[in-house]
Amino acid sequence: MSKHKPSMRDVAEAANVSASAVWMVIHNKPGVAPETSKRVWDAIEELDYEVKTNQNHKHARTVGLLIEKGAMPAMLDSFYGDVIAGFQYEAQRLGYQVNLVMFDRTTERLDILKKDFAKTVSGLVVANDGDITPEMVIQLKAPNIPVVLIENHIDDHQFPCILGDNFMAGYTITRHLLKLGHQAIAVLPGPIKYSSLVDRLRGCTAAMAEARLLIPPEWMPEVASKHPLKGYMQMKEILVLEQLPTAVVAISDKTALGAMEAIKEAGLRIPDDIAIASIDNIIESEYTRPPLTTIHIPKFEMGMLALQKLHHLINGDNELPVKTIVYHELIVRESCGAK
Amino acid sequence: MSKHKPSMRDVAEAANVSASAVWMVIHNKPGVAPETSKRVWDAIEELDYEVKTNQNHKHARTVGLLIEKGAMPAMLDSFYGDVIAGFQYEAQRLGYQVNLVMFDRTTERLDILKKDFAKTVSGLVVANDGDITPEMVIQLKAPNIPVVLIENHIDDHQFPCILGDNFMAGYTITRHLLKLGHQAIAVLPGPIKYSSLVDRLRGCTAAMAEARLLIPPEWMPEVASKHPLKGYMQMKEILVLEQLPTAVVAISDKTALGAMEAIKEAGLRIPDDIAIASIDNIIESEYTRPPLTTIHIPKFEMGMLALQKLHHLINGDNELPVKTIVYHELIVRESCGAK
DNA sequence: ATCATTTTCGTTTACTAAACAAATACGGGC
DNA sequence: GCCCGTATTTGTTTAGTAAACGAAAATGAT
Repeated sequence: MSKHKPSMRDVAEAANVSASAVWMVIHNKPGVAPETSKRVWDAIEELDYEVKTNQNHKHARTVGLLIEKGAMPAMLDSFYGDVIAGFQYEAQRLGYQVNLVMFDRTTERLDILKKDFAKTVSGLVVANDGDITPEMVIQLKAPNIPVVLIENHIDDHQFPCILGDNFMAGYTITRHLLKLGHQAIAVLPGPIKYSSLVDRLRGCTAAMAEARLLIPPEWMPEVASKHPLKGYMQMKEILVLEQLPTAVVAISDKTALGAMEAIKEAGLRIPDDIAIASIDNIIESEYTRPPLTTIHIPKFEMGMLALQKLHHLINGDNELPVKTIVYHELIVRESCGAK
Repeated sequence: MSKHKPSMRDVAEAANVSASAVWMVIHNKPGVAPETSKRVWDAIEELDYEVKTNQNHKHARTVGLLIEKGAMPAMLDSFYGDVIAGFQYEAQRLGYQVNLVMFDRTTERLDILKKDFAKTVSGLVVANDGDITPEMVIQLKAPNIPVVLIENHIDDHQFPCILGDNFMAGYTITRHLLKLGHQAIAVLPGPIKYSSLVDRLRGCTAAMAEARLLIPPEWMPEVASKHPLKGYMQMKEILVLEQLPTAVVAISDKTALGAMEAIKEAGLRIPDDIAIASIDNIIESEYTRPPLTTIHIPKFEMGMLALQKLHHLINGDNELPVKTIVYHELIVRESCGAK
């Protein structure tokens, strides 16, 4: 009969509801009974109505997640894997598409990327993979697309961000070792480009200084820039010294894993000769020999919070930018000999 | 005609709308035209209908603000005055009554207070006045009334809280002095019962330790427990020493005010003989001689955030408890000689 | 006086009619 | 064919309602 394309009102008639109801179903707003919703979807199918929640929605319901390309396995990485999973989970729940963007500093132009974002996403999360520098983040900021940072903060620019309680984590884990009687404590720091790892280190430093101890520079070896197993190399550097520490704080579980390898290789026992503890509580940490004492950071929850915050900003609930910090928990296992 | 008290439905009929519409008007929900709203209110007046948005609303729209009694002048206090003002402002905007409760540890019973709260308020904010201990806060927590802390955190119990970036503030202000070339830096700490002041101190400690310096104990005098002008007494203790510092970090502006008094009394010049800097940026700090270099903490905004968070929790948007940390700003004035 | 039943009242859910605004179609003049 | 103002059709929002629900109060049966 009618040759023109079916409209919302046609669907409404077919499903025996109002046009507004059809609209509500399509945008899954609350206040529609599941039974009705099904009837509407059936009618849409029947009439072959083309749902265009799109023209301002393909990008009004898409958020970008920016990660550095070098860290490609980040998605499978034990830390960011969880964060991204939480982000995805919450995105699904709130009806967002996640547009994962890998940025390769050497080939891609930032300004082009920025223009791209303006057209395709209505919000952006930058996961701190280290090689995305503060300047880049600042340049990326456009008036209409809100930006949320994960595990990164740029104190002069007041970005809203989601963080672990990094300083307190460093402080707490170091205090744990001090309380167990250790005095000779080495620290394996991370690259200074990761603000979260710097914060953790400051926590360690503060705990030590409170006990009137300074960490000797030779017990704080910098990371070998490009080596994959960072902790391993750092620990090796310490193990050749005359004076050995009785305990080690690794800045992350991944670092700890490498360090434990090195310690065992040197024929020393954990925790009897050298105790070790770190921060993150990635899945692997429970199954190392011995199991690793660490601090659990709620990574999944951080991802969820990041999307929630972005969601608020997109909705224009203009709240002032704050650092949102999740609580952590000390997980005592056997790598320090306690318990 | 009808002798029984008028009900919502009677009002609805009189105003020629539905019962639901009357309900919406009374609870001023969106979706009612102003014209209709007026008609309903008129009908309510006419029929003498007794609006009982009360029985769950007199306290569903009241929030408690708990402060220790000893700190009575806290309301006029330069720090909490601003926080409370922000809290009040936001309360008004969102339609809450603020029930200010002064708690006197020596006379009042906590369990009675708690029962009282259960009946009168639907949310509680505890402002950290120091004498309200963590145990007390934990005891106060009841299943149905959410609690938000201001400038306080109890890490084992994951309370939602609003905080200044205390650690970073301590770190930043100390770094500022170090960058100006000072090495001999004294620190005037606060009572350890204030977790925020402890965090600030840790920041100072970390900054010093990073520069491979430990603060000598004699340059870190504890607070004279009961003396009103804390900074004054602490600074006096330092000024009798043989070796004097070239700079002082005061843990709060109030402490700095006292310390400046003591320094001037000793006939020394600020900043030429001793530089001084601190944290808070209370109004007075701009008008001291010389004006005080400090870190601005957005106190008013903290109050606003506290009420907003409480509002969310009362509305049952169950979000997981996080630390919400506001950004601060270094305010360089003349008390350090810079600029 | 006690307990079960009905009624009433405030509240919520599920939905609509009508108004609105942005995009699109239409029609006439050049 | 191309431009420009007017209609019309779109999706969307506002301002409501009918009907159901749950807790409390009123009523009735025992």
